[in-house]
Amino acid sequence: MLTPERQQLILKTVKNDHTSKIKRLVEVTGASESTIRRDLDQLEEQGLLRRVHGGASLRSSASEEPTMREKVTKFHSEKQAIAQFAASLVQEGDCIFIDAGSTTFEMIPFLKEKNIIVVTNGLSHLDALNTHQIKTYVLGGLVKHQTGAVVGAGAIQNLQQYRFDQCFMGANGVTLQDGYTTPDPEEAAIKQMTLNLSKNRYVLADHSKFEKVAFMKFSNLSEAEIITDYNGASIEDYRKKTNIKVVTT
Amino acid sequence: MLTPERQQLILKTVKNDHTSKIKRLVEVTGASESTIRRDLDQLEEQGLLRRVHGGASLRSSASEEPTMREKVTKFHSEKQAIAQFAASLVQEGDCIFIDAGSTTFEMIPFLKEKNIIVVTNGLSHLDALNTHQIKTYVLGGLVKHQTGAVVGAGAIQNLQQYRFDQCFMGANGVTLQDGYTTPDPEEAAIKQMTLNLSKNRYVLADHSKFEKVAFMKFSNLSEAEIITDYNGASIEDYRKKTNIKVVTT
DNA sequence: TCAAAATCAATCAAAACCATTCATAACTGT
DNA sequence: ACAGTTATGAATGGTTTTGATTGATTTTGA
Repeated sequence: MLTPERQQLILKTVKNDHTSKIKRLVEVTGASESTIRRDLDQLEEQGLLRRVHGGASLRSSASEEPTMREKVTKFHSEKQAIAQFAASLVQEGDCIFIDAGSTTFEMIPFLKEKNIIVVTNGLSHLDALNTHQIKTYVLGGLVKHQTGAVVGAGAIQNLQQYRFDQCFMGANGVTLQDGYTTPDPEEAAIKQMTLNLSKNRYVLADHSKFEKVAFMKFSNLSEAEIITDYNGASIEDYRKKTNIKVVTT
Repeated sequence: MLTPERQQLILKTVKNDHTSKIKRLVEVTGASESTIRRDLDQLEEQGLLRRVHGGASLRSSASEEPTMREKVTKFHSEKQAIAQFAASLVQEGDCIFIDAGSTTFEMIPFLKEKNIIVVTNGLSHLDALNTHQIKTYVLGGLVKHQTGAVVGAGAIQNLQQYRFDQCFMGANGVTLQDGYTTPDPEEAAIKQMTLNLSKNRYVLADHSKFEKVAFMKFSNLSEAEIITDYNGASIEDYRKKTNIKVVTT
């Protein structure tokens, strides 16, 4: 396999996985570890991805939402633990909604081979859902290219056709006073509507989201249960408002 | 084999493979390694391809990489020519539908920076539409992972919200008797409905699709105009049924 | 915190690949 | 036919890429 072809394959794999280990890239390309490392060096130099210890991850571009950078690189293992617990709540035969966002994305590998139906507005989830053979419906509507989410009035309308056993939402801010918040008004509208259509409602939020407020509130705390790795002092105050599952990494 | 003929063959091979090893080009052309190297030097000087260690690859303008899909498609240059003409029909301000499929995919680069709205059921189109900054709506519905298309009853219903100035459809078979055909019944339903909602209707079909019949008919010949590179004897019979634009590569 | 495990950067020899040269073969125009 | 030009293929020695190894560094888990 020639160098550019191999590097393309690496890029594609990393995009699909959001973050790939060296070992996986070795398997995918058939090249040696040394070669992969050299490729990653070059690709990083070109600004096409970002190296992290153990592999490579997507490079967050300036146009992405401010928190996306930290999301991808910083709290990966925490998010995985959160996502794993969330996925364990999904029963055979369930119809669930998975919100766009990096924490919810991490759920997908843990849903492998479950006999469920997933509805999502996160376009970047689709490849992974495909890889894991999960029956998927995508929400229709305007594509917000920056975040890879589907939004807009059409999406809201489309959404109302569905009813969910469970929904798993992301949030950029969680506080006692303002509940769950997110920067984008259109995405907030989607989240709001989704909560209305779901029997069991979960918000996945790592510790960095607590005591932060983003622009748009999409729900009160009591409307959904929280899955988080946050275990600060104030967690007991939150428990008075809603159910909280604290996972440990 | 004459030099220009050989160089054309090299170009064609590289385009088809996306990247070719010297060894492969030696096999394909029957020339010696030295000759291939000299050809590659010249072709690179003309800017027609890019030399890489071990062979040659397409000249990618500053990482125009995103889809590996191009690599596997047959008749790539023919499809590009068809797509280029199709894209030239799109006017500023148009709302158009682009069908899932490899030929229609090729239209996207040619739509760059046009002020239009695109609706599509082809999930693999989305990345490219994003790259080229085109305002995009995605159809909602069941994701058919195999082909990366959105299908199903929900999609049909979702589709009816839209009206299109133009639609550009793919087809797996085109015959005088059975019109346009495609293997998948659900995709056929989408195509049918889309044609009903569009003012101007085009089917993009390379020469390999002619005189072939697939499982599901989705329209009569007269319902859409054809854009193709096919210029066989029977083309005149087709002209009696509908408008046909024959492009040359 | 420390020790074990995993990952990394640096190095080096082998393999693959490349540019150059040169002799031969095939064209070209006279 | 003949001299001059061009294209070709083989041989050469130099260069780049590659994969394994090593010891340093980072992460992980207790």
